[in-house]
Amino acid sequence: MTKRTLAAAVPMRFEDFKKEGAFSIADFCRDFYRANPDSIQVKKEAVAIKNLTTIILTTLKLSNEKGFHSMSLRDLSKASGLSMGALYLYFSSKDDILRIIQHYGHLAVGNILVKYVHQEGDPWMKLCGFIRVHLFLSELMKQWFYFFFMETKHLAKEYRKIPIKSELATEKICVDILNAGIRTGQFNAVDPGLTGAAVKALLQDWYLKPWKYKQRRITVDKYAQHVIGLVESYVTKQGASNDNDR
Amino acid sequence: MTKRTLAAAVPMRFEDFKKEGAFSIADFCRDFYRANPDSIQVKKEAVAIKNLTTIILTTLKLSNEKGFHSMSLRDLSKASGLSMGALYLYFSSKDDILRIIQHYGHLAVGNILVKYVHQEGDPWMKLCGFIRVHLFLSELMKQWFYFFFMETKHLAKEYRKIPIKSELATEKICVDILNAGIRTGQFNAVDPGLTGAAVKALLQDWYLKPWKYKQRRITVDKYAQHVIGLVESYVTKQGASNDNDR
DNA sequence: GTCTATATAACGATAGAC
DNA sequence: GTCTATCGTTATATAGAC
Repeated sequence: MTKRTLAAAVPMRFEDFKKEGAFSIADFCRDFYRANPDSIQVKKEAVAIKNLTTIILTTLKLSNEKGFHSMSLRDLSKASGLSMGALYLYFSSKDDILRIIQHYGHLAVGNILVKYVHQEGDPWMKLCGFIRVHLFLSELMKQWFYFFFMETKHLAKEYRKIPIKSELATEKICVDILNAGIRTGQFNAVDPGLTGAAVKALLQDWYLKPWKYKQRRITVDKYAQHVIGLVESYVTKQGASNDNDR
Repeated sequence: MTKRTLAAAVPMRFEDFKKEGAFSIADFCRDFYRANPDSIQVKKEAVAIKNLTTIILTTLKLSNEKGFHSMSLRDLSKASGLSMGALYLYFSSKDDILRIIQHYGHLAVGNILVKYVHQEGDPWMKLCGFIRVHLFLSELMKQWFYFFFMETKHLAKEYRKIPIKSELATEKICVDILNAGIRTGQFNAVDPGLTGAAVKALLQDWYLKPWKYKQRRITVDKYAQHVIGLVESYVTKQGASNDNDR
């Protein structure tokens, strides 16, 4: 059995990535439930996971439509089918919902990224893998990624550093790859920090402006190809082959 | 007198751009005041402009800190030094403040961009000029640009298209330049739409993540240079000179 | 005294919390 | 369902300019 990897000659496509089930909302809720036996007042695990899943998905949906702060708990109650009292069996406050999605969400994303990126050896292959897995994961968890970015400022001050740390940690994966490639002479002597930030910006556009790419019928595979082509012409020495943009 | 332009051999720097006074909040408020003699109940222009300026700048400040929706009119009243009653002499509702900043702000930005970009003739010089003026303007109006992006979803549905139209109009300036360069053979045969979107994403990162570039002491001039270098290696045929990244 | 600008305070609705 | 706090809004009182 030959397995497609993220940066092979025939690269992994989003459909392949999707099948691997890198992220499962049910697993996410199960982990969260078991890690917080005290604060969650529901005893039956199956019920708890089902309702936690509903609450989180509904929160993401409503928040992405009109903002977390504009979403009232009555909105959430109505859309999720749970009573207001039931919501308080799972979360101790509205801000608690926000904090948990941000905190545990960033943890989950970080783990998945690290797990996938360390597979390949060659810096350029690694970089392609990083770009693809980041894009594929943000496509799979589009609502989460959008939420992470847009709702940062509604976190209490003591939790504001969570998204920033996460952003920098992800960027560091990219910067480390760039440094490795520069060290081996495979990459040009670009500024690793600024280039890493640029790659992150390109990756972010995918989930910050879904309307744009949907409207133009750009698939995530095509977008990945374009980002890779752009980065390739800048960082690799063979430079702008430019024949891979379709 | 030799005037530095946006994309000359010795390019305009941000300090030069700043001195030109491309945007003036006082002019902005004066225009808005004169265009809305009915809805603004204050008769003395000087007083009106002063207070309008205060209201708008305070709204931008508070919204960028905690979000427009989270900012109460009591917060705004306190921070601006105006009473709640006074606020209603200038705006008919809280949503009105949001709509006016978005609507008239996007108009002002669009006019400035168009005015500056049509100065240069050569496609590559034009592209450099576009990148610089966009970055410089977003630096000058950082709070506005951040507000534009973050507060879109709090607009009433009928006004949601304003920021989208603005984004696409700005992107079109870039795409038109790319097409011109491709037509003359000066540029590679890149995908103009995707490349325009990529340039926009890079420009946006400057004002969406000010903390990152501040922390690393990256000036807007240096950032512009980096974006231009990256784009140059991708779109121009001489390709990655890569000696201009410092 | 008159007109304009500002301040105060209270209303009804709706928020989060329990 | 209830409670309390706070929201946007507005009616009304006040202060200031000429």
